[in-house]
Amino acid sequence: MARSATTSDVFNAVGEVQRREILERLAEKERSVNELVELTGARQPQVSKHLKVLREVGLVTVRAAAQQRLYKLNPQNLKPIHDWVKPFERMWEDRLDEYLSALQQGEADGDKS
Amino acid sequence: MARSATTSDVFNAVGEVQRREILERLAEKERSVNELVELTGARQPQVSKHLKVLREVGLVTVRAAAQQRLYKLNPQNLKPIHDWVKPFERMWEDRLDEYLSALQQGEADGDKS
DNA sequence: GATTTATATTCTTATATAAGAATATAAGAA
DNA sequence: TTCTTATATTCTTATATAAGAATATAAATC
Repeated sequence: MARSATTSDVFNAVGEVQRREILERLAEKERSVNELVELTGARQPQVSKHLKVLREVGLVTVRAAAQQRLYKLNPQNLKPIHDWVKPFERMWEDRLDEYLSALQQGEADGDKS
Repeated sequence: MARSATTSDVFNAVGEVQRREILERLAEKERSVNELVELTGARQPQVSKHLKVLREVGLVTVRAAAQQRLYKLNPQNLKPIHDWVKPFERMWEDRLDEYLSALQQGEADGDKS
């Protein structure tokens, strides 16, 4: 089998840097496709395709306003990522503590390096 | 062009569910490849390949112990993901607040629904 | 040295999909 | 209706890569 589908998984959906950019822009405010095209520098069809993926995993919602489609972030669906990575936070903080106390230890010993 | 490489990007590396599983197991303790094979139920070559990807993005380190290779989590490199998703946390919390106060509002109005 | 144990690599195949080009759809406006 | 504006879709192509099978490497033990 091949790679897993981005369309079925929030983790894969945000794996694409352009989609993360779009999400960042939508965090500021609701935006039309063309605004996103200008802000990201990507071409219109690509932006539409990325938005489709984001829609399918529930990270954005759309509403029509005349010819425009206004996209809005649906932040709730980022929670699984947050929840997954959050427990690891403790670990790099612990490592920082270890580093700092090792540093202190070194100073106490007169910095033998 | 095609899809971006998992091997060059932490976001893509954790996009694969089996790799997330491996990282979770390594969060508990340093483990050999075979331990990971048993714990994840994946086949040995697949686990080795996933570990290679995780090594290349710096999410794990290895040390040799006789024939075994002991893999250890390097949590620091998960920080970019945490840092990226963290600012969005505010947003779903805000929405929850909105929801709760809307609910309160509804109760105050006698629940018109 | 031969065998066993542990892990990595190579090769193949199927598939996902990002990007580009061209086109389609759809809603205003003239 | 025709034209313009805004967005979506379709089709093609190149490429990444996950999984499987087979094999290679390497260390330990007999």
